[in-house]
Amino acid sequence: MAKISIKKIAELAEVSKTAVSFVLNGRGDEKNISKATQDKITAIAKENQYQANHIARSLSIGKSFTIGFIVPDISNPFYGKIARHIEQFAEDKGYSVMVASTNEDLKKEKKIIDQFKARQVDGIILASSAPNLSTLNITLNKNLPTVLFDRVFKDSSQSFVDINNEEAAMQLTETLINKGHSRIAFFSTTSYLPNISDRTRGYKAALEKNGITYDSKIHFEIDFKNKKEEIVNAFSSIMNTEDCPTAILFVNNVLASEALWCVNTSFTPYKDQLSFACFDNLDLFDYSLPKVSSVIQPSEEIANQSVFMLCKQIEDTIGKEGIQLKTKIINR
Amino acid sequence: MAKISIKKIAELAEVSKTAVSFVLNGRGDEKNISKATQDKITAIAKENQYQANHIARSLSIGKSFTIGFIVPDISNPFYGKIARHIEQFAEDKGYSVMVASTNEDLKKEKKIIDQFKARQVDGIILASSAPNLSTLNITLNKNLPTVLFDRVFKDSSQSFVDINNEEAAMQLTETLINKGHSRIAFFSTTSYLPNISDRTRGYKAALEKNGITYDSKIHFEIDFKNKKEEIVNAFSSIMNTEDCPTAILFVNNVLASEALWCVNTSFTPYKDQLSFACFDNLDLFDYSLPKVSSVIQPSEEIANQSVFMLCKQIEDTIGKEGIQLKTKIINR
DNA sequence: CATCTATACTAAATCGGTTTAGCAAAAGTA
DNA sequence: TACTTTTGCTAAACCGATTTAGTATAGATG
Repeated sequence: MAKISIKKIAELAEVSKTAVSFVLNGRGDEKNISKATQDKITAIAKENQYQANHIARSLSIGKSFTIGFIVPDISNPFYGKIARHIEQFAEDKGYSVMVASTNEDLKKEKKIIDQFKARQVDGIILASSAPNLSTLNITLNKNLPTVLFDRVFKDSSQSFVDINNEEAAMQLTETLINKGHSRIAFFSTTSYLPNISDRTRGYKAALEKNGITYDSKIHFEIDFKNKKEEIVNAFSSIMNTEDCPTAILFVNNVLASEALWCVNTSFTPYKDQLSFACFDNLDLFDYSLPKVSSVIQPSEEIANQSVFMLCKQIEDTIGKEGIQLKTKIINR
Repeated sequence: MAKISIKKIAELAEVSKTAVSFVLNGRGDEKNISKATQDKITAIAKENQYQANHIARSLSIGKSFTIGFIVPDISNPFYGKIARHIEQFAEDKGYSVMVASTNEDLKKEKKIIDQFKARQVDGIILASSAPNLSTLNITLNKNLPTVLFDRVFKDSSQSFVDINNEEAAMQLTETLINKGHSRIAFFSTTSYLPNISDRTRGYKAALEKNGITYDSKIHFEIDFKNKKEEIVNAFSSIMNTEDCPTAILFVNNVLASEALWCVNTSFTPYKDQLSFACFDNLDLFDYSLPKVSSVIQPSEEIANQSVFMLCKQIEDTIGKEGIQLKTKIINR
C-alpha cells in the first residue's frame, strides 16, 4: 500500500540503492550486477508494486519529460484536435502534456509560460496571442525550447509549424469569386496576429488578381472581446446597403460560427443569399446555412511536426527550424 | 540567464539557504528575519529573475499541485469545454492539469492512470471507459484521489459528478413523442457504460409511460470501433421497412453526428423525414438537418464541482461525495 | 547580576531518485 | 607467483527545494 521507494527495496534486498537503481533501469547487466541479485531486486519490486517517483527522477536528471501545450482556447475543436494528436505523439516519445488556454490574453499567456517553466516543462508548443514579434519575445522564455504553430512569426528565432496563410486565403477567396461573387466582405480581427495579416494580404491579392477593388467599407475588424455585438453591427451596416455583399470571408472559425448564429437568428432573410468562407474547419459547416467553405489545416501533421521539432530541440539542442504544411480547401 | 537556485542566492546574500527559503515564501517576518536581510534576499532574487523549481518543491513537500484530466477524447467538444473550465478552476487553486485521451480503451486508461500516478499527480478527474464497477476498481489506483464524471458508478467508493441520465433520457424521448413520433429507434453502444444503461432505461421508461411498446428490432447497439459501417447497416435495415421509424434517439453526440453525416450523404431522402435527439450538445445541431434536439450538460458546473471535490479530497482527505447536476434539454 | 525571552539566524536532514568514483574479490594472464 | 582485468558491488555527492531543531547574541525582567 504505502508507496515503496528504491531505498526500501535496497533494505529489503540487502543491497545498495545504487544496485537497485541500476537494475530497475535495466542497466543491471551493463553494470555487472549478478543474475541472482537482479532477480532478487526485481522480485521485491514487483511484489511491492514499485513505481518510480517520476518527480524525484526529474529533479535528479534535470528533465521532466513534460511538455506544455498552450492555445487560446482548448475547447475550440481546431485546437482540440491538435491537442489530441500532440498528446499521442508526445506519449510515444515518453512525454506527458500539460495544457492551458490563454483566452487570447497575452498577460495570461505569459503567466502560463512562466508557470510551466517553473514546473520545469522541457518545452512548449504554443499558439501565441502576441500581436508582434517584440511582444512575443518578451512573452517567451528564452532558453525554453519552443515550437510556434497557428500564429507564427517566421522571423522569430523560434521553430515553427505553419501553413501558407496568404496563399490559402487567396485560394479561399477565389472559390468565392469562382462562384460568381464579386462583392466579398471580409471579417478579420482587431488584434493583428501574423496569420491574420497574411490572410488579409491573401484576400486582397485575390481581389486584385480578379480585378475587384478592395473596399475598406466591407472590411470589418472585430474586437474579440465584443464579437457578438460587433458582428451584429457589421451586419446591420452592410445588409441594407445598395451594394450589399453576396459573400463573406472570415478570418477564423470563431467569427464564422458567430456570424452563422447571427444570420440564423437575426438576419434570417440573408441565410440563402450569402456565401461564407473561413479558416479552420468546423464540423457544423457541413450542415449550416449558409454553408461555409473552409481551409482545413492538417491537424495530425501539425501535431506530429510540432512534437518532432520540439523533441529535437530538447534532445539535441538543435537551432531554429520551420516548416510549412499543405492545407486543403473544402468547397461547400 | 542560467537558472538560479536558492543555494546561489544564499551564497550571494551571504546567508543560509534556510533564510532564503523563508523569505521567498513570505515567511520572513514570521521567522524573524530582519528587514535588511529580507530586502537583500528579495533584491537578489528579483535581480536574477529567480523562479522556484516546482519539481524540487514537489519532491520536498510531497505534493505536485498537478491534477490529471482523463477522458475518451479531448477533441470531442463536450470534453473540450469541460477541460477548458477544469483548467481555469484548477489554476485558481494553484493546480496545473495534465490531459490524456483514452480512446475508449481500458488498457490505455489504466496505463495513463499509472503514468499520472508515477508523475505524482495529486488526483485525477476521470470519464472512465470501464464497463462495470469491478473493472473500474482494477483500473483505478487506490489511494489516488479521484472524481468520476460523465461515466459514473454511483456505488463505487469514488466521488462523482453526475447528471440524472435516466430522467434526462426520458425527457428527451418525450420531446420526440410530443412531436408526434411513436416509432422511435434507439442507437446505443455495445459497451455498456453506466450512463448508457441509465439512458437506455430512460428511453424505455418514456416509451412505456406513453403506451409505446419497446421494439428491440429498432434498438441498435453500435460497436464504436466500427461505428461508420454499423450505422450504415442499421440505416439500411430500418429505412426500407414497413414501420420505418420517424425519429431516432442517440445515446451520445458521436453516434448522432456520425448518423447525421450518414443521412446527409447516403440516405438523403430521409433528411426531412426524421427527427433526431441525443445526449451532449454540439454546435452543429443548430444547423443540421435533421435538426437534433439534445441534452446539454452544464460543463462549467461539472468542471467546478469536479475540481472542488477533488481538492477537498486532496487537502482534507475527505471521503466519497456525489452530486447530481441539472441538465437542460434543447428542443430543436 | 543572573536569568529569561525575543531576535536573527543556520546546520543538517529529508524527499526519492541518478551517477561518479572506487573498492574488494575472483578470474585471467605473463 | 605477481600483476592485470573483470566481476560485483557500494559510498557518497547531487538535483533544489522544505523544515526541524537548534545556536548565539541582544534586550528585558526580577
